[in-house]
Parts: sequence; structure tokens; C-alpha cells
Amino acid sequence: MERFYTTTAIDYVNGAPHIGHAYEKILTDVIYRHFTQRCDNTFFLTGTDEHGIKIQKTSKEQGMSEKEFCDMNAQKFKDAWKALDINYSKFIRTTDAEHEKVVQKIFQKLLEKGDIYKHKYTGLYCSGCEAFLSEKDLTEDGLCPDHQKKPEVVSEENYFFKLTKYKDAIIKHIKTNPDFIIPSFRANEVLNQLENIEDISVSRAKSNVSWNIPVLGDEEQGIYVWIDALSNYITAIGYDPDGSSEQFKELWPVDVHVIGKDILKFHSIYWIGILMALELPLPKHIFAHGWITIDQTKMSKSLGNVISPTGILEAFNLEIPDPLRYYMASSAPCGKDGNYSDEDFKEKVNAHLANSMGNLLNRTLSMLVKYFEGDIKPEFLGKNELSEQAMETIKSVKHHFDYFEISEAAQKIIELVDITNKYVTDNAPWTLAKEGNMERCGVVLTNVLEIMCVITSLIYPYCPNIARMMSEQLSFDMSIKLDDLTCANLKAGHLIDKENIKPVFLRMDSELAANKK
RNA sequence: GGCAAGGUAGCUCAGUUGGUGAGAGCGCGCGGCUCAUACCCGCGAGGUCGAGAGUUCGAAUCUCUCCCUUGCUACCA
Repeated sequence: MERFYTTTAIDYVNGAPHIGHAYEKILTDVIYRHFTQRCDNTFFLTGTDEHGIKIQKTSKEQGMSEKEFCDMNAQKFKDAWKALDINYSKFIRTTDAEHEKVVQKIFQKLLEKGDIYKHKYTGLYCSGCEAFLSEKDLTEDGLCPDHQKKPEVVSEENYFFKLTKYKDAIIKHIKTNPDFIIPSFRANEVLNQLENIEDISVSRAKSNVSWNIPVLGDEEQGIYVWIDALSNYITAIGYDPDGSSEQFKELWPVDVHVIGKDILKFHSIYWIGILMALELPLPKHIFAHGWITIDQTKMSKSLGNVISPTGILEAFNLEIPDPLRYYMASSAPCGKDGNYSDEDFKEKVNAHLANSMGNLLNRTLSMLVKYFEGDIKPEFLGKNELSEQAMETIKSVKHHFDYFEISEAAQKIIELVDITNKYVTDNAPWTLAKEGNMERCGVVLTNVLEIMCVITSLIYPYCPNIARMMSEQLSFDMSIKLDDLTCANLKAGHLIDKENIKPVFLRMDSELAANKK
């Protein structure tokens, strides 16, 4: 594998980022960082979706221009991702001039091709949804279920995308590529939805919505979300109907679109139809993750249980996002919902990162200093009784990432940590030292430190800061690719002094952590 | 209503094509160790594997019925 391109959904900047937004970015960042350990050319795209009537209205309510409002909120997302160490390559905004220009060209191309046509439509329009609703969507009182508002009867001439033309091809693609939609049980849902699919409206009357990308040559119409937002995945890397960039040619098709399960339909049907119309290769995978619930309850503004990711970092006085990243990425099985609770967060992070992994490094380095003044003697190096298991773990972690099983991969890493902790206890280096069996003692400690290098590499995608601290204390070069990773990472010589041994992560409720404040 | 996925120890969940006394992690209790971040290692808890019936020498694992949860989708109103 030489290149890897991944994306997140772009977030609608109508408000501030919450833990649900953060979950997706963390997942994607973990996936991305893992693949940077396997590929040379990698790219990670995220960004914001900034057009539409809701932005138009909210900005007006707040007495700002749409542009000011979007700038303000987009910045909040950027700040949050910075706090979480989301290592994206590019942050696209759908109001970027370059994006708008290419979207217009895409629209034009599909129009010329005949895949977009004009059609007069009369229906019940909900301005909250920015969409036409059918009567069956409404409540008993004839209100929009989401906005509790009565939709207006609107007759509008819009452009439509000929989605039905591609229906059979999309069905065929999903059926012949079982790993196209992940997790696979969602593929059935999509196939179900495809049965009743109709052409989709891809423009809005400028008189209704002004904050959007104008249709070239038609002042009455603005481009609606589908072509505007979905195409960010290609405009960001230089797609152009008149000739794409080198970068686009290298990176497309995308390896995985990471999205929430709520927008799977748009990505696995609408977006695929658009790509087919543009005659572009299709994404290799679409990974639909589940929701993060808060204390087993769905997060919602009305319940007032919306949690901000930076709020959690502050509440626990965390200087690095690693624990939150680790928890988020490891708490839900692939594609299923996960839950967040303060208690569970603390418990899991303390157990895995502090008690097991962090303490393992700490205890081993301490013994190396105590018994060998921090030196690794040449005779300590060589055959490692743990190497087979370590290599097996690397293989298994890679395998899980190939299927975007992020929490499952984390579990494997912690298993290796546990095995290694047991190895220390079973071999009791402190007893060996007392008995004067110094060579065996040194061999055991060195074996453990070699495994710690492997663990450092494997935990890096989840905990980049902790991994960096571990690598520093081990003098281990983390830039090594996973394919080249072995259990021979250390060199004979002086490794570390007592004063440089530092806990890489302190228990969140420990006195040490409290004193640090 | 249809389709789909589930209901397994306090919590989160594993349990391949049915078969030695039903598992893991966390939490909890007890013991051990003392290198370490009050950490690590070991042991334990006795959970009618949602309910009932059936197939079988034998079912958490297959069949049927029922109850409950979740997702997608419809229809009546």
C-alpha cells in the first residue's frame, strides 16, 4: 500500500462542535495515523459545510453576515480539532472560492451531459429542513416532525439529478463489493432504500435561499447541498472537470469516507450516483460509525446533555487529549453506538493507559536504572521470548485496521501489554537481581523494553503524545513503518538516567496527578 | 406491518459449522509480590446464557411461538 486518502464528513457550522463531531474526527485521525505508519503518501481531509438556509437565518438572527458567522464557527471547529490533535492535511470550507468554482463546473458538466434537468415541482416545503416533505412525513397536525412547523405549499422549478439512471449500477456495485459499506449489515438498509429512490433536487430558488453557490448562467437558482457538500471530497484535492491536479490523480479514489450512520444514504447512493455521472472511480470503503450516547442517553440540545470535547479535557484538567482519544476510539465496536460517561472514561483510561501500559514502562526502566545504571549491555540483546506474541499483535492490529475495527485493534494492543506485565511478574527481575543472576535479569528487562517499543508504535495512532513520551524514554524512533517493525529496536549502551524516567500518563484520580495541578 | 440486528456474570461485551463442569475486560472481595503511577500477578463471585415448547444421545449455539430493545422501511389513520 503506497497511498492512503481518508475523509470525515464536513460539519455544518450552525453551532459549535460537540462530542459527536469529535468522535468522528478522532476515529478518522486514528485510522489516518495508523496508515501513515504503513504508507508513504497519505492525506486526511476534513472541513465544514457552510451554505444553506439555516446558516442564512441564524447569522441574521445573530446580526452578522453569513460569511462572518461561518468564519466564527469554522474557527471553533478548527480550535477543537487542534485541542484533540486531529492531524488533518487539509481543512476545506464549502465557501472556499476554489471549491465554489469547481462545484459550478461540476454542475455545468452534469447539466451538459443531461444528468441534470429542470423540472417544475409543487410540494410542501419546510424551510427548517430546507426540503420538500411528502404528506406522509408530517405529523397528525400537518407539521414537520423535526421543526414543528407547518410547511408551505410551494411551486418551484428546480434542477434535478437523474439518480434513477444510476440506480441499477449502484445496486450492482454494493452487491458485488461486500466491503464497500462498513459495517456490512448497513448495506442491506441501503439496498432497501435504493428500491424506492427517485431523482433528487439539486438546486433551490434564489428567492428562497440566497446563501449558496449560484448556478452558472441561471440567476434564479442556487446549488443545493448534495453537489455542493459531497463534492468537497474531490474539489479539496484538485478535481476539475477541465483537468484535475496531479494530487487528485494520485489520491483518488478515496480509501475510506468516515461518516455517521445518519448520512450513509447520501454517501452510498447520492454521492455514488454523482461520481458515476462524473465517470470517476468510486470510493473503496464507506465506513458508517454509530453514535456516542451520554450516560446511555441520546445527546440532544433539548435534553441539555450536549458535551463539548474541550469541556471534557478541561473538566479533568488534561493537558493532552490522548486519554479522550483512546477512550473514544476504543469504546464502541466497529459501526455500533458507543457510550460516554465520566465514570467509565476515568476507569478505562486509568486501567489501560496508566496502570497497565504506563506503569509497565515505568517499572521496567526503573529496574534498568536500579540494577544496571540505565545501561543495556550487549549480552542482554538477542532472542526475545515475547517476540512471537508481539509480531502476532502487529499483524492482528493491521488486520483490524484494514476493516476499520478500531476498538478491536486497541484491545489487541492492551492484551500485549497485559501479557508483558505478566512476563515481568513471572520472571521477577527484582528476585533475579537479589540472587545475583544479573544477566538473566538484564535479558528480561531488555525483552520487555523491546516490546515497549512495539507497543509505542501501535498505541501511537490513539495516543500520539503518550507514544512520543514513551519513545523518548526508550530512544525509539517512531517513524519506523509497521511493516519494518520487529523486536530488535534497542541498541547496547546507556539508555536512560533516573531523572529522565517520567510517568507517561498519571491516573486521573491519583494524588500525583492532583499535585501536578 | 415488513426486513434486519440484538437480549449471556454489577457494568461493557466474546462465544466459529450444536458436545469435556458457560468465558474476557472493568468494578468488587481475598491472597501474593514489592521493581513500579496505592501499581502488577493469582484466586473468587456460583449468571435458570429474554420466556416457553420442540428437534437431538447432547443446545447459549438449530426449529417454532411469545416478550422486550435498536435500526431501516411501509401502511392505516
